[in-house]
Amino acid sequence: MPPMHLVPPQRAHQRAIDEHTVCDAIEGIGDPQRVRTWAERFALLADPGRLSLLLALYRAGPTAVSDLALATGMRDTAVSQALRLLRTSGAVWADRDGRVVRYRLRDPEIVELLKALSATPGSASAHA
Amino acid sequence: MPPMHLVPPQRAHQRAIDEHTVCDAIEGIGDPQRVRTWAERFALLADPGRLSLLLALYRAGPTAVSDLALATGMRDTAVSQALRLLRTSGAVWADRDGRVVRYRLRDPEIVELLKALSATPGSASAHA
DNA sequence: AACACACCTGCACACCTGTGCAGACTTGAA
DNA sequence: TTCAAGTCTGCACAGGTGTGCAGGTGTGTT
Repeated sequence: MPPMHLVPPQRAHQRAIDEHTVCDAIEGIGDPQRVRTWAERFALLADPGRLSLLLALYRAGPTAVSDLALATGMRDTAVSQALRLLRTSGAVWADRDGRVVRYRLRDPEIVELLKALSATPGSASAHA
Repeated sequence: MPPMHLVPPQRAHQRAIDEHTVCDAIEGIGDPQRVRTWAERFALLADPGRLSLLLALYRAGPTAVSDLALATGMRDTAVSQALRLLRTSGAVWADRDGRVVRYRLRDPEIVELLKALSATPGSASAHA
């Protein structure tokens, strides 16, 4: 049986314009911790550089830092910096192979987002 | 016939570690303008406050500012500020009804994202 | 050994962003 | 008109973020 989602006591003294709507809204928000987790995920995709890197990894699989810099046009230090953030956030994995480090996607939820995004008009999704 | 996605001339002098991977990566990135558009969309969802508001609107439909403040626990000025950003970004619509302003979702792409997010474990999606 | 390559880190800078406060505006009621 | 409710705006502050530069680490080559 689902919870009632009443207004928390500490702000129950405020009057609602539409009590039913407020209840639905609270249900829609759900667990605040989950909201924070997703907000952090979205924040990772909110930078054009990082989003380009993730799209590149989604399409090309494990890729070296220099190749990512070459594909995106970013400087290698910027790529490295972005990948460090993505790595500590759990979005990507790093595999060392000699003096080359190849990165690949890790978070399945992010993969799903990239998949949906790649199915969007404007993406170059067809193979030659 | 899809484009070749060769490395742009201005950085063609750099040698690639894996030429084929670089080519795939460039294909995966696609149109840079589209990447920027999506990054901006994700940026809107990257704040817990804004994400809560959008989830609330997705679930409850058109909702007044005060009710959103009540449901999220945010101050009304913070809600207003967030909604102003969402409005100028094209994510939500504002309908005036007397002295009440009801907001509702506008961008279909964002609606799709919220739909996918709501189908995720941890969300309170069942009706009583 | 010395060297070149691929990658990483620390630091400083400019920039952006979310927040609260105080106040103003619009609307409806008395 | 006077008042209150609902919402909006401007301002200033603290904190976070992306970027470039200079230099460092580790690895393979000669």
